[in-house]
Amino acid sequence: MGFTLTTPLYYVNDRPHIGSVYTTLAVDTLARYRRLRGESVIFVTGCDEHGQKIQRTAEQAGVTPQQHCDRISALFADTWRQWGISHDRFIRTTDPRHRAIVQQFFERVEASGDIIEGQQRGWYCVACEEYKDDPGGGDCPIHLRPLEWRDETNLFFRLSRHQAAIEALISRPGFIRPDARRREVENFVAGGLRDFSISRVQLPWGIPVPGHDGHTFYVWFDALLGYVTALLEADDPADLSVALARGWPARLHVIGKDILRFHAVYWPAMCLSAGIDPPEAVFGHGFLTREGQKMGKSLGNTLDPERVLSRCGSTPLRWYLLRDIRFGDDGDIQQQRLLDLVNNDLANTIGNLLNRTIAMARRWFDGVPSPAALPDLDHPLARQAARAVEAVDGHYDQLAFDRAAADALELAAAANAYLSETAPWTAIKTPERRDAVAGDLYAVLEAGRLVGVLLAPLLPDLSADLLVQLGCPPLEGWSGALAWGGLVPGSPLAEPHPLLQRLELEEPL
RNA sequence: GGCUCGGUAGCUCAGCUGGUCAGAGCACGGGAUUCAUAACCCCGGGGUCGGGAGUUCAAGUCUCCCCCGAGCCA
Repeated sequence: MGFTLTTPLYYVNDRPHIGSVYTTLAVDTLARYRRLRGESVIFVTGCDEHGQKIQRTAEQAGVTPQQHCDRISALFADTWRQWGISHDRFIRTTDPRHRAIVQQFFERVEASGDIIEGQQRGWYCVACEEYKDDPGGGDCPIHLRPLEWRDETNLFFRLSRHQAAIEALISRPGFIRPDARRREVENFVAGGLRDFSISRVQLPWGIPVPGHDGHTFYVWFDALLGYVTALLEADDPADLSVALARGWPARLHVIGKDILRFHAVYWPAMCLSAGIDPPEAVFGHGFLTREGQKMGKSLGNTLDPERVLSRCGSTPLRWYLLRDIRFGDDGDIQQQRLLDLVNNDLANTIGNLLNRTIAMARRWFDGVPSPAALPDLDHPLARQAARAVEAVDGHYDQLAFDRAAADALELAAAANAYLSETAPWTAIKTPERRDAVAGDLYAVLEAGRLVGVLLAPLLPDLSADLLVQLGCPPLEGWSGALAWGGLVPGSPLAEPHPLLQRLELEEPL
């Protein structure tokens, strides 16, 4: 069975923003890690394209909803291509096969008696695509836009029938991460689950509900099913059972904390109702601010992914976001700190380590030195590396990208310190010490190689360059590459070039 | 209004069941060095641990109240 993991299917209301990039980079890192572990990953991303909000946005722009969706989802696809995201599927909820999947799914839910007709009355926020319980002043508290009164016959999903099952599910350790967010959901569920409306009338931009003329599915009902549709392979028929067999249940949905409830409560309940397994885990990560402030168009302080990419490149941003912010917590993007961390960690500590070591090995040994004993598992750096390898593996598994990064970095720092201690540039002047120098340089090169391997999921480009400079073949597996002694003594080393140029930014991004 | 997180050096954060717990990295200052991307290595300054009260022989570490930030539910 494959390892299915997902980003949210991004709503095509607007072009991609830095928050979507953040989520996607994190999932990309995890996907790369899982692949290196030898698992057959299905990394799903895509776009959610239905709903009244889209219809209105398109109208305002003077285009059809389909044209609007085509344009925005192309921007997303393009963004992921530019950032080197390794997704396997890019699903759009306007995909014709998706319509069939949603309808089949609905039929299962209806057959289980979980669909009833009801009257939906209340104040609705189009921007949220949600009913608000207590409108208070009359504006949506999130969007500060007027709420709209609705009084219409809708189909309801009988969520209330699944109270016990959902309670059991969310109490499962690891189902909702981080823990703090699990408590949030537990409190919500403990308050009693209410049935919710899953259809709209007079909303053409949606998937028609079979057997209920005039109804289209509420966006959220069809959106999450995109995770399932995405599992279909190119030649597969639009069949729910086929899709499910391709890789369901998802092992992990990674989402922003704002949509946790949909993923951790509504969606699993829908799955249970349809007789399919709920996803195995949901991880709600935090939000990004910039220099201490919320990012927003009104403040004019958004970070444009394209601009960031052209000024910095993906490696620095991946490093900064994933190494400095504990995944799950909110994080603040500070330009000075980004520069400091990237230059210190990547250019100085790791880049310079590689550069200086290769230069010495070339000069004195004409390539990778041949140590007297091989593999020397008792070498101090070998021991340090073994500790790093063990720790990093677990950290990736737990989505603790910051810890993985820190441990890899520590190994590089230890190698630098070891060079200072043993000062091969002095020792090499004494012929009797040449063997010792060979052993030490080999160990430092090997430590550098392992840093590259350990960072492969997090910084694929930098890692690949590092391994090329060491004359290593491209990574295929994880555990094999992490064994001490992978470098072949006597193999040639080409002239090194900086792994990462120091970043300098004159102006704000 | 109820609830959940968080508030520890300029910045990002570690500090489990109370007793070398006042720490790390970055930034900053000094030194050393020259293999290397003005890189690396060593040393140092700096914090009344959000505020107040309490429990205790002993409190970032427990209790209560308050303030601030993020969020969930009403």
